[in-house]
Amino acid sequence: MSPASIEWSREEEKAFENAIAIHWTDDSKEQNWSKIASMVPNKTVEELKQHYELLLEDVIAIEAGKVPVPKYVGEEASSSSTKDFHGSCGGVTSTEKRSNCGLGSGYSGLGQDPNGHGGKGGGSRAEQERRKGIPWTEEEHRLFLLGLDKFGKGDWRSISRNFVISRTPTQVASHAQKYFIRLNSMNRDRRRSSIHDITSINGGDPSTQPLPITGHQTNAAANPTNMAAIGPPPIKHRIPPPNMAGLGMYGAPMGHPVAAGPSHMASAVGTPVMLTPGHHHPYVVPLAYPMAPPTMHQ
DNA sequence: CTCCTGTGGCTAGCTTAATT
DNA sequence: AATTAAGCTAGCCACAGGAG
Repeated sequence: MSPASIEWSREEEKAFENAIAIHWTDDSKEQNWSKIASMVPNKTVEELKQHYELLLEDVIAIEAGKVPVPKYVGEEASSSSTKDFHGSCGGVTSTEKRSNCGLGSGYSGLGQDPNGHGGKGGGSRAEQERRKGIPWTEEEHRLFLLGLDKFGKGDWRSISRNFVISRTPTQVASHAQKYFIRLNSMNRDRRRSSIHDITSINGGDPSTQPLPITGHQTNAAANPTNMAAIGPPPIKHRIPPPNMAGLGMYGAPMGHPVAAGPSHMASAVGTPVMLTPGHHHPYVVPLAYPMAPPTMHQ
């Protein structure tokens, strides 16, 4: 991203997102920025504004297609070349590694029988891969969040068509299902990292925000299939991320509906809010990122 | 004491059936 | 037809226990 983002810790990002969720209004006034700043330790109003601008740029870049999107087609993703379109697996969280580096490309080469009910004669290699599924990348997840913001919960078809074009509506719906389940269980202890921990398109900048994940790898070195786990530093696993208890990092207690946020900024995530039909306010805004202009990919 | 292996928990992604 | 809910399979990881 940009140099400024490096100075932001994960905690600060979350605090910022929470503050935005609470204090942001359509016409962001100076007093609102002051309130937001009061909730983000070690950050000035100017820094917050600057950070906001950076986020805005990110979203615009994504919307404009500057962020590469995988070219594999839906579930037929043809094995090896499908993942790692970010180009590098270094310096990312283990979750991302699993998504983009480890499993993504690894699936095609395992040569196992993933069917479970098919046996060896069950199907072709391609079919096995199809059944196996392609892990969602962070980029896809962020696009999903963008689409969720724009179309709201339920319109998986539009999200699939306009945002996560590499996934079918069914896949998007399935992903969303797991996503919300995860959000609703955020207050539990013993959480392992997941791609679903990313609740905003900026929240997972791998270069600046290593997730407090399990990175420990007792078996990784010995297990060829665990190559992806070798990378990250051995952070003790099952350490609950900060701000997780009860309230969580999402600005509101899980399961508590939150009114749809301002049109441009986040209110909360993980607390689905039912919108009136035809209302395209972000029902659940994936945390603090600005609403992108209505540009479509296709 | 160190290393290796087995086991259980957790998560991701998918399919299918049920529902709207 | 689209969405949701339930269930299944597979992979990753940490931990416990045994072998050296």
